[in-house]
Amino acid sequence: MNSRISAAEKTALFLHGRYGHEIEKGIPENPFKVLISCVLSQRTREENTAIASKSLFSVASTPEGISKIPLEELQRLIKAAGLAKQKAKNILQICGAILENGDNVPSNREELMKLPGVGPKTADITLCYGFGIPCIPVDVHVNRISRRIGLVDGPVKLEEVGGLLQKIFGRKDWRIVNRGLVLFGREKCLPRNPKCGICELNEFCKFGRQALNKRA
DNA sequence: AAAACGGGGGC
DNA sequence: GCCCCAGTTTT
Repeated sequence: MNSRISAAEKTALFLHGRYGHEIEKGIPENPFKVLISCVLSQRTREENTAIASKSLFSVASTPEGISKIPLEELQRLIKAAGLAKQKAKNILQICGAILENGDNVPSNREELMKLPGVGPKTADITLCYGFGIPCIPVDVHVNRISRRIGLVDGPVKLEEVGGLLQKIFGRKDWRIVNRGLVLFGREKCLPRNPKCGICELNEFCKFGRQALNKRA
């Protein structure tokens, strides 16, 4: 039995138990809303993302509807999310591209990343939450947590971490793994001062054991 | 590889 | 005041 698999099992069980219920409430109901919400969320706290997306979707929530909103009006609607000027421009172009595509959001990574303001994370999140396609979007938090626990080790490039995690986690609910890792990172596995002392994973987490030993 | 975009909230 | 935020694009 590989110890990394064991750590992954424990991690997955914890994520499902602790954060599984979260998946039922906060996810937009269609791929388009997932995509737009994700663009709004870039470099932005969730609370502000929620304010901006609510503000926008209360006016329009389809590619056709949003593409009719003037640029300056759109900027005003989403300003709570920050980077509003660029995001508004991107959203209008994204809506235009979707309309050209028969009113369909692209359902593969390559096509998604051709859209302005859509990089690897936004594309993967759209695939995972919008289309239910198995993939693990990797941001700095997921990367940090995976390395601390020891799920990922050595000179693995950021782009390779997602695929590696998929293998390690096996047939789990990707949405819960994704969401759980992010929430866990925000609550306990913080970048600077992680709360290893009260962390449920500290006994088998490399970083956690080290931190606790240092304290004792 | 590093800077730039960016307003808002916590400390 | 300073730091950070489910990143992406440009230099």
